[in-house]
Amino acid sequence: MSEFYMENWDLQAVVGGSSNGACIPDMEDPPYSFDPWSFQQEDLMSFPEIFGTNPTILDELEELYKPFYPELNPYSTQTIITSSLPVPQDVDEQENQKGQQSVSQPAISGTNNESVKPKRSSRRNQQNRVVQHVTADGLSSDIWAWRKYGQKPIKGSPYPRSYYRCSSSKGCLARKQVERSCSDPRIFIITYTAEHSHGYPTRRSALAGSTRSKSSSGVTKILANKKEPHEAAETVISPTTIKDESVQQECIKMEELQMLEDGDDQRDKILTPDIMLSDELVQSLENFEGLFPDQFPDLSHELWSMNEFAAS
DNA sequence: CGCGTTTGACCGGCGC
DNA sequence: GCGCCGGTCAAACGCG
Repeated sequence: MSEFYMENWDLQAVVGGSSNGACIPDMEDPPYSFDPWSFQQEDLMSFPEIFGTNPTILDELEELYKPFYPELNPYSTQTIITSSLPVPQDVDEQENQKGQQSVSQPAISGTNNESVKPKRSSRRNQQNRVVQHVTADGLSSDIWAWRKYGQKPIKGSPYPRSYYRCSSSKGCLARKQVERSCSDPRIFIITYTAEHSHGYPTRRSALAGSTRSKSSSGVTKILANKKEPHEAAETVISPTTIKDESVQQECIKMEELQMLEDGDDQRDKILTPDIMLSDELVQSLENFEGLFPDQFPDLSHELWSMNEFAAS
């Protein structure tokens, strides 16, 4: 389940006629926002100069992001693309629920966000805000590692809002807020602000010290056991096992409550296999990254880091 | 020891 | 100027 909402952006201009919300905009239209989670093979075909017509690469890309395809995985989320335009300061939940809501992944930034920001970012800094409405299942499809740094009760809502920052990189300004919809407690409202200033998190960096189970519930055990067989892998980038475990905890609590109510056990449905990146695929991603510098992280740096680790 | 969460305090924007 | 509110800090603590 996903809903759609977009700030300061012409929906049609971005999404175009894509059937599933895949977002590869016309390259003539800045800011070239692109969502790597929702493209399809036919989208990639539009860029033969980058990906060629190598079916292997296209298949690998499809496989890589299959868990995030809304129509293939009902628990994945749709996409949103943020513009560089300023957004209204107070886009609150009421506005978000007006009907044209969207689901999204955070925009991936380039690597040159060197602007110095004050310690306490104000609401003025909340440009590029991406609002996502997902179910508990949708919460799990987040490749980034987040660290919770605050929680506040929100006026008008019985549920508190949790604040997360990216824990993959020290200087990363990416933020994430998670709260439950007061109108429908099954819905989680995720708001992404700022952008990641680094590449995809590797397994080791993202999971270091972050895999604690606070609950002995079956859900937690399943999630924990799922990644153990891959712990020794050095060059695996998994968008699914490096998901946001902080939010997962909330998701788990939510699911446990839900299961008590209706006995609907969908736990295993959010589990997806690890994915290996081939050298060829990585090269293609690097090429693609060059075309959409604001949206793709420096994947080559990630590979360098992993190779360094393996060599040591 | 390092990384995580929790939680009260603090800060700054905003409306009146 | 004041108070409300949302966002962040940072100390304390938990866990492996």
